[in-house]
Amino acid sequence: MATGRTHRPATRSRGIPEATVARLPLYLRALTALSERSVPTVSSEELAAAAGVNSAKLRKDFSYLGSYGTRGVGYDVEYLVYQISRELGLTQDWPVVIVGIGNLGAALANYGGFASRGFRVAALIDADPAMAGKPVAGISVQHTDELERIIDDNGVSIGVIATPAGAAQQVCDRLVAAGITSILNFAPTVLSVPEGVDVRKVDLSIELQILAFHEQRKAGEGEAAEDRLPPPPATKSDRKGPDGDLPAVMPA
Amino acid sequence: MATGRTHRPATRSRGIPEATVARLPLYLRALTALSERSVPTVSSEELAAAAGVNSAKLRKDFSYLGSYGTRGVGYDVEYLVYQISRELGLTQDWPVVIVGIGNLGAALANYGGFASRGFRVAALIDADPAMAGKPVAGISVQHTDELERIIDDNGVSIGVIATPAGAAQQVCDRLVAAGITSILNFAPTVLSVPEGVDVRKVDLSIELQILAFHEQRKAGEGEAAEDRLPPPPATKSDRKGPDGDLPAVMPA
DNA sequence: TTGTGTGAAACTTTTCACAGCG
DNA sequence: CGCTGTGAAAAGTTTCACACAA
Repeated sequence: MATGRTHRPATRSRGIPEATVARLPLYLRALTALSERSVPTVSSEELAAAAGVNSAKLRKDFSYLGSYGTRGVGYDVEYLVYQISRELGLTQDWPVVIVGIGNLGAALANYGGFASRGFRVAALIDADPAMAGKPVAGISVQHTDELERIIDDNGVSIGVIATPAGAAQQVCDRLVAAGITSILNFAPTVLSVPEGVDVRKVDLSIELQILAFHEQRKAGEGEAAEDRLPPPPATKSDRKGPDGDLPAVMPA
Repeated sequence: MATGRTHRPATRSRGIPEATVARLPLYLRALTALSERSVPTVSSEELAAAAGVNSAKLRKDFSYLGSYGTRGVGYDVEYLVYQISRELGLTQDWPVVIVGIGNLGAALANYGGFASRGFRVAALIDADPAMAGKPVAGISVQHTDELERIIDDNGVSIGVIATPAGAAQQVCDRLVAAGITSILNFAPTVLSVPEGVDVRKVDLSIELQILAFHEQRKAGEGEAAEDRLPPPPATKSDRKGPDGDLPAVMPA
C-alpha cells in the first residue's frame, strides 16, 4: 500500500517481513486488553484467537522478533507488550499533524486510539480561514499558511491528509518539503512522493468495492450466472453503457 | 483482512486472485478520471502510473479478467471501465447501512465516494435515542431498535460499523442475524462472524503504527543504533522470569 | 513497430508438522 | 506432557522477458 516502497533491499539481519509488521499492532491490541485484565500469560492459541489470526502464523511472526515465549507455558503478556511496542517504535511519542479538518479530519482528531498509542495530535490544519481558531477536539485549528512552521517547531515527521482529493497532492508536497517522511492518506488519490517517504492509504470506497465483489459472488452462487457470461463484443463504438455506465464522480 | 475468509476453494474457473481484486478499484478510479477527460485509450504503462502500480502487474491483473486490450495500442477506457465495474459488481446498486453516527459515522455518511460508486446509504442507525430523527447528511438517523426492520425492508446486505469498540460485536451479531453478509468494520476490535459473512476492517491506529515502525527505522539508519541494541536489561540474564518485568533481550 | 498477454522464474507469505525445551 | 520455535512444503504474488497480434 505504500507508495514510497523502495525500501532498502534490507534482507539483511533484521528483516521483519512486511506482512508480520502489519500484524504486530493487532497482537499489541489483544495483548493490551489481556494486560488490562491482569492476565499474566497467554498461549499462542489464545492470543491468536483474540487477534483473529491462526496460531502458526502468530508463532512464526513472533519468531522474527526473537524467542520471547516459554515452551510448555506460553508468552508473558507484559513482556510481549513491551517488546512489540519497542519494535513498532511506540515507546517514543510521535507528534502528528492532521491536514484537512472536514468531517473526516474532525473524526480523526477526536479518535481516542491516537493518543492511547504513542501518537499525539500536534496540530490541526485547514485551508479555510473561517476554520482558523476554532477548537476541534480541544485543539485550535490553524491555517495552512502555518504548516511549515508548525512542522518545524514540533519536529513532526508523520502527517495525515484528510483533505479533498483535489488538494491532496499539493498538501503532500508541502508536507514533504517541510520534512514529513510518513504520510497517512485518506484522500482518494494516488500521491507521488520522493524516495524515502512512506505513504499508506485508507480508502473507504475501495474497501466497499472489495466487499461488493465478494457479495456479488455470493449472490450468483447457485444459479447459472447471468452477469457472469462472456463479455460483450469488444467493438468500441458499440457499448457505451447499455445498463451500466457510471455517473463517474469523484469526491473533490 | 477479511475474517470470514473461508472462501470456497474457488480454484474453479473464474478465480481472480485476491490481490488483483484489491487493485481493481484503483484501476477503476484512474480509468474514471481518464474517462472524464475523454481520453479514448491508455497503455498499460500510462494507466499503471496513474494507479500507482507497475505495468507488468497491471497487465497480469487484467489478464485474469480476459483479453480486453489491443496489442500495439492499449486499452479502450470506456470499455475497461465497464468491464471492471461489472466484475466488481458495481453495475448494481448496493444499499448500505451505517451503524454508529458519531464523528466517524457522520463523516462516512457525508463521504461523497459512496454514492458515486454504486453504493447508496439506505439508513443511519444509532443507539442514542437523542440522535433519532436528527438529520445527518440529509438522512434522518434512526434508532437501533429499527435495525432489523430497516435491513429487511431495504434488502440491505452490506453494513458499516462505526460504533465504539465495546458495542461492535453486539451490533455485528444483530446485523448478521438480520441478514447482512458483508461488513466494513471501523471499530478497533476483532469481530467474530459465522462462515459466509465477509468482514473487512479499517483501523486508523494500525496504519499509524505501521508508519511508526518504518519511521523509526529511518531514524536509526546511519548511526550505530541506540534503540536497536538490547533493551534496558532486567533480571533477564537467566532466561525469562515468570514474573512480568520489563525488558530482557535479544535478537535471533 | 508497438504494447499486450503470458509462461516461467523469483520472491513472499502461509501452512504444516514435529523436534525439543521446560 | 504442553506449547514454543522452526525447518520444509505449499500457496500466493510479483517480476521478467519475449512471442506475437494489430
